Amino acid sequence: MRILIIEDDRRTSEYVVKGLSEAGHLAEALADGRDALVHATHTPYDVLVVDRMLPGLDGLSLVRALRASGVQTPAIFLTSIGGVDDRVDGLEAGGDDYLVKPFAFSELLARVNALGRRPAVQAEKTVLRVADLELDMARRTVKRGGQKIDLQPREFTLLEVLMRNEGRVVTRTMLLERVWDFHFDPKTSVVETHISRLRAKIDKPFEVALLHTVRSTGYSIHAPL
Amino acid sequence: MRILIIEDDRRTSEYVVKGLSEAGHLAEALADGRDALVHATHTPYDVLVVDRMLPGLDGLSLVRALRASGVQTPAIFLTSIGGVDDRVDGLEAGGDDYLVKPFAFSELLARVNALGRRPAVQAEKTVLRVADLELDMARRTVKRGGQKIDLQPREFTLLEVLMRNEGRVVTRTMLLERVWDFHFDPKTSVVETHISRLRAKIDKPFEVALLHTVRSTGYSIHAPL
DNA sequence: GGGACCCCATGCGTATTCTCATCATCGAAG
DNA sequence: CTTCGATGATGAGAATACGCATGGGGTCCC
Repeated sequence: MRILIIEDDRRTSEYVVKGLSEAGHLAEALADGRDALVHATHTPYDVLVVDRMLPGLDGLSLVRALRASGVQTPAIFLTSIGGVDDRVDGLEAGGDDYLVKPFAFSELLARVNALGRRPAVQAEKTVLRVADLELDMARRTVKRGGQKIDLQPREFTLLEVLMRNEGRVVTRTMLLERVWDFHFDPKTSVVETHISRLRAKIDKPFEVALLHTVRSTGYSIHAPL
Repeated sequence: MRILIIEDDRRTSEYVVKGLSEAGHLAEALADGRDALVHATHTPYDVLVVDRMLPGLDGLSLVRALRASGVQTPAIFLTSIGGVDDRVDGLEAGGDDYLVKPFAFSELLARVNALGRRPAVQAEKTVLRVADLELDMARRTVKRGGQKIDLQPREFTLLEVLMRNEGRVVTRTMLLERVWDFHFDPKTSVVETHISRLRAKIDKPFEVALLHTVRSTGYSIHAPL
């Protein structure tokens, strides 16, 4: 299992990396919150172990930022801040578990394993679903109400990004970045064009629309109401 | 958060301004180093994003000059010069962070948020609340007492600015700047018009009003009492 | 060389915003 | 308490910006 430890205390992080490695996992450590944000976004880890107090970007904000950008990797907070409210904050920020220092390594291992197993659920999550629309990452297929729909690659990625952010508005800028890997505004209507084509396939032939435009901002996909 | 981008490549700067604005910040751009020196000295920005290669005055000298004159505004260098030594130069000149082009917008956003003294939390927090009125930035939705309310984009931004300043009076000038990006008085009643419309939606249908007029000054939103 | 796919330019229809004129309200002064 | 000037509210129409659809041409790959 691939695990990222974000912890600025060198001793702790080495200890944890060593322990997890011995248990057969692939563990890496980072000390800075901002670096971690980048890595965790671009690399498919199975579990994150996050210290709350970090240089660069604190752990809470880190996890919040990850969740906000659609990264669902399970995260365990590992910290000396252990009050009830702190736990609540941690979980509300999108953490999955909370372990207070000092901790027993065996307990950390157990929890990491437990969380890592969950991706079994997430691994099946190659299928994204919004209302009666489903997108199968593995098969690269899309269906709506059992009806198979053919999408072109761009359209597929576009839909994927939208579905991963169900309910949230995805701005044009975000789309350009995630779907096109453009880091500037092309000043043309690429996005609109593809949205239009996508719509024609996933919404037009059906009763209710799932893909909504949010004028002056972007688009959002979500079940009716 | 108030952010100044100093970048001579038009495309990049427009892109960054747009992205940051979408993320709820107040972003402005300048292309010339000398202009930037003047502005950054006289205006209280929260973060500066500085290209290294600039006409007028290069980025390194710009930041050095600012620091020399006592301006402590955090600065992120944004540039294609990315060697280790260059990073060191940047940080020694008084920069706080260093991002190499091409860059992912989401990373820039994360770093900008991290640098802004009020850490990421503010930008990542997607739900603003005042009494029973809530505004969800990510979903672009507004509810009062569980009741969904449809707002037009302008109205939405207007409400957002007001809610971010809960309890404080927001002057007309501030509204013109943050909502309309007007840096002068349009001599018309744009603000009043939109306040009126906003009121009709968020206050009129309910018992108590949250949005209050402060005569001859501006408006303020806050819970009753 | 042919096909699939993707990007761009264009024109159109409409949602949204602005302007302007009028009306209401407020507060100070008489 | 009334009046008057200043300030704010409101509604309707005009102006605008925005998003949508569509076809053509370019490019890449088979």
